[in-house]
Amino acid sequence: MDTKTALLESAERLARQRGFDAFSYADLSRNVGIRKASIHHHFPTKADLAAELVTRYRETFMAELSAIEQRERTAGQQLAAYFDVYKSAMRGGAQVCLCVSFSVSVSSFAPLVVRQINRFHAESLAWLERVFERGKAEGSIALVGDPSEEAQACLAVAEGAQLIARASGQMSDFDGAVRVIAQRIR
Amino acid sequence: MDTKTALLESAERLARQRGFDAFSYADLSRNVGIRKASIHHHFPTKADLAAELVTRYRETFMAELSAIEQRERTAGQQLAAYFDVYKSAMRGGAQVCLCVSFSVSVSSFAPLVVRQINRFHAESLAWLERVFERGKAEGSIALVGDPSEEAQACLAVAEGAQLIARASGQMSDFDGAVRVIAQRIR
DNA sequence: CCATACCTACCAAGTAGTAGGCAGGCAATA
DNA sequence: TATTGCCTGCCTACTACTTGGTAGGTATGG
Repeated sequence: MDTKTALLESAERLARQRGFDAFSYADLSRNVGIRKASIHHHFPTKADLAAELVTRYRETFMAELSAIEQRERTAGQQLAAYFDVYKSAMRGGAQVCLCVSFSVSVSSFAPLVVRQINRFHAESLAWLERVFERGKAEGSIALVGDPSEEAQACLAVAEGAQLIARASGQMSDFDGAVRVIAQRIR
Repeated sequence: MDTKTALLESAERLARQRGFDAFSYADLSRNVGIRKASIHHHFPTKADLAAELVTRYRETFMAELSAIEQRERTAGQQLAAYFDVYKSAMRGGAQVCLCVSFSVSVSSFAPLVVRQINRFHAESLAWLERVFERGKAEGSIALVGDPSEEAQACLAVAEGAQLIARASGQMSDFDGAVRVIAQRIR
């Protein structure tokens, strides 16, 4: 892996574990094994790092959702896979979604970063809305009301469930919060 | 208001706006109008401040839920009031629940603080479970499945909805995420 | 030859926290 | 009543350390 990617990976893990304000270039330096000053060669300011982090995260995440859409047959299975993405990304309750972490400290970010977070939410909602629409049509998700509203609730549940599981460190809390929706998959 | 309370109020607002790691004793000093060093007289370390903050927050919040339980007649109206507490506490999308903010950076807190956060979640769940149980019995909330699972989903929705609304700065996003549940109130 | 990627050695500003002093209130005591 | 002494709450002045960031140099490979 090239150094820049290694820095991004390390920064993403730290941001998702502790929050963006709670890690420093010194931490990255230790993790990646280059001097602190050298990091500025790849990311001149920490704001630059934040921007690249959130953009990369959104792109990767949306690529995963696209892959799910092609891989899984029914909308119900797609929804189950959506929850699984978050679940495995949480590493057993040790971290949360980058956008969850960034949302809290949104006021310390540049507009560009905030826009990426909102775009993440918007694209997630659009994907989920499609899923609920198909799930309703084909019957692979039970009790579907308005797909748009279902999508909004589902995104909120997924993000909130992460917070609760992060606090307790127990993935069973994530499962518990998601169950009411997951049970509707046929 | 006495100085200690003023410090707690200011710290709570800053923590909920930016996160606990993103404000300093210097910020409190400016807001409250005493010297930075004097803050250590009230809170020897920032960890002490975190502990008092989260304890006070949990107690205040639970007192509000008790008040709702006594004030509102039906379980449905109690649930509506629950969402309203969060809504008005968000100050138009400028901040989130303290425990939402703290959950992200849980790894930088002492066990005592983490325990308070989990207790907040546990007590919220217990309260919500009672509400869904009564709502099911009296018919003031429609389509109630297992009250415990409903409660877990509802807490997750409330917390997740805050994150999304915080990122966009629009309270309509909170309303949108909560709607699927709120619509079930009869 | 020159760009890339790294280095050492800094810097100014900000971080939590400490040491020690001082003013005023309050309460026990002479 | 006057005096003593302690406690609370704040102050100035400081420390040790970390923060993001800069300046300028060097090695290496196309």
